[in-house]
Amino acid sequence: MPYDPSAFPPFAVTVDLVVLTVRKDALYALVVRRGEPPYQGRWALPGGFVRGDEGLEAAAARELTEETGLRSQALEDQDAGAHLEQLATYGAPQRDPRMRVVSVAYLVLAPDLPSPIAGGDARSARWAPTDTLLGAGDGGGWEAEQQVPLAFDHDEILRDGVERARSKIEYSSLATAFCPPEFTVGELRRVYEAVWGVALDPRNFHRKVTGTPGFLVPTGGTTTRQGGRPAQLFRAGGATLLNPPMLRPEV
Amino acid sequence: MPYDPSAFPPFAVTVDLVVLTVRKDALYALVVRRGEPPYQGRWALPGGFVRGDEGLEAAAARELTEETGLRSQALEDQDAGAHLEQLATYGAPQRDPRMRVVSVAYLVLAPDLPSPIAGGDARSARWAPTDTLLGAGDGGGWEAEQQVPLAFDHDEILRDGVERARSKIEYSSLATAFCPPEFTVGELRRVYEAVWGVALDPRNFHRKVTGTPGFLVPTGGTTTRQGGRPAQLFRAGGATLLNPPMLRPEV
DNA sequence: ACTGTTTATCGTCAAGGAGACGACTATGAT
DNA sequence: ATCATAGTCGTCTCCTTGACGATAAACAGT
Repeated sequence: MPYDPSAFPPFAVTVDLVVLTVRKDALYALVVRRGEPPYQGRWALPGGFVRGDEGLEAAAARELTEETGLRSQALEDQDAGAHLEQLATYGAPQRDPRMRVVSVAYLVLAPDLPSPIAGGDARSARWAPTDTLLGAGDGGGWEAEQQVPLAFDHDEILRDGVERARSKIEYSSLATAFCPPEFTVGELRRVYEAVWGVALDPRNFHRKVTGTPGFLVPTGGTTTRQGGRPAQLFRAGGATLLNPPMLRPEV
Repeated sequence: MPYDPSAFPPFAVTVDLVVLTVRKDALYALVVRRGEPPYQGRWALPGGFVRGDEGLEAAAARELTEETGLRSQALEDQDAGAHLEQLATYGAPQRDPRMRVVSVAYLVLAPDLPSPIAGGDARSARWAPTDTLLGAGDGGGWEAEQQVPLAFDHDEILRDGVERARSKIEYSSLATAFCPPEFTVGELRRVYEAVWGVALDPRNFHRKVTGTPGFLVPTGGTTTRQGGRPAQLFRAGGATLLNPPMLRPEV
């Protein structure tokens, strides 16, 4: 071992957040505008330094609350709590031109927030459709509204976060994290449709989710907030894994 | 933001490896004996510091080669290459008593190695069954051979790595990473049985894997190295995702 | 050479899940 | 009253899976 561990090089460690929500039948991500170099004026994922005495998930939860006012479900109880999980860690040597930074990315799935952003230092934060951010409109160029890549390697992180969300709602009950505490089968279906970008048969979807034990528990109430015939309201059940999983239609 | 980013606290960043292989119909992990405090004399996962100009995956691949002589498939070609992927990052404030260390764990799936350990500074490395390491023999106590927990939080990391392997072979073709370049259906089945710890029906398994397009490609050869009737040899096909997935039998 | 053992491979059958889609229900809007 | 919208229940067919019988091709021992 020709390397001296006592002379380990110092790193800065940050957390970056991929905060996703579903609104207007599309998947949106939270981005903030950078006020200083590098990438000044560009959009970036929210995030910040991990403090010296702070765990990684605690740092992510703190940043989440600072930026959105949301609390993560891990620490608080369910009430409007968002799902928070570690996504991956990014540490290419030159990803930040100022210094060596390793960033631990976290994925947050949140219900559509009443107030756009309720947080503290979120003066220049906004929700943006992930399609637009990632330039997935057509094969090559960016969307009509001039779209520049996110700062740093945040495009890659966002892509990974979206991909994680897409695959995870297949085999877990996580889609309910995008819904308010009480929701209808139709609202849950629109979550799947927005995240996957496909249309699902309402009848088969209804049969599937109501037939999976532990996925949904009826609250007894109904609502007509989506129009049409009143729909039963449900809460998320105790089950976290869906077996058998929801099947994502072929491309 | 009452926190001064310019005064970010310095972290040490390491990589730790969960190297798994299947031998003797069981899942084994690579562990090394620590030669110095803390946890002197205890078994630990192999790993080391990330160098100042080195990417995270590059550091993991370097440690892997140093410890086992294996090369990761990401960098080299297939030949005896092992699968390497990022697992998760662990950064509890007190996980290393000496200083603040954030460790990026990587998962390696390797075929059974001819030579136990071929690496460099691996004087005190060995393969150990994951069951024994994690004390999963009975409900509470440790195995007969006195078994102490791994150093640091490596028990948790190993548990997460095993869990990742167990779930990932369900929906991906990763089980082939445990096999030599050419293998039989029966050998692949024994991988699944060892990783999941269950018995699978040979006939249904054969139908499933040979019926999934792109999973296996016949090489034309046969072998009797497992005894019995000669079995067809296969290589891993191009498919990485299994759709529909392999179903893990209920508990 | 024959027999038993082991592993591989093919085939059959019934049960259950999923896609396609018809039909009916209960609201609000015009 | 009529229409549009959403929700809910059923039916039918196809495919996958689990259980398991049967055959094939090697080796070991007698």
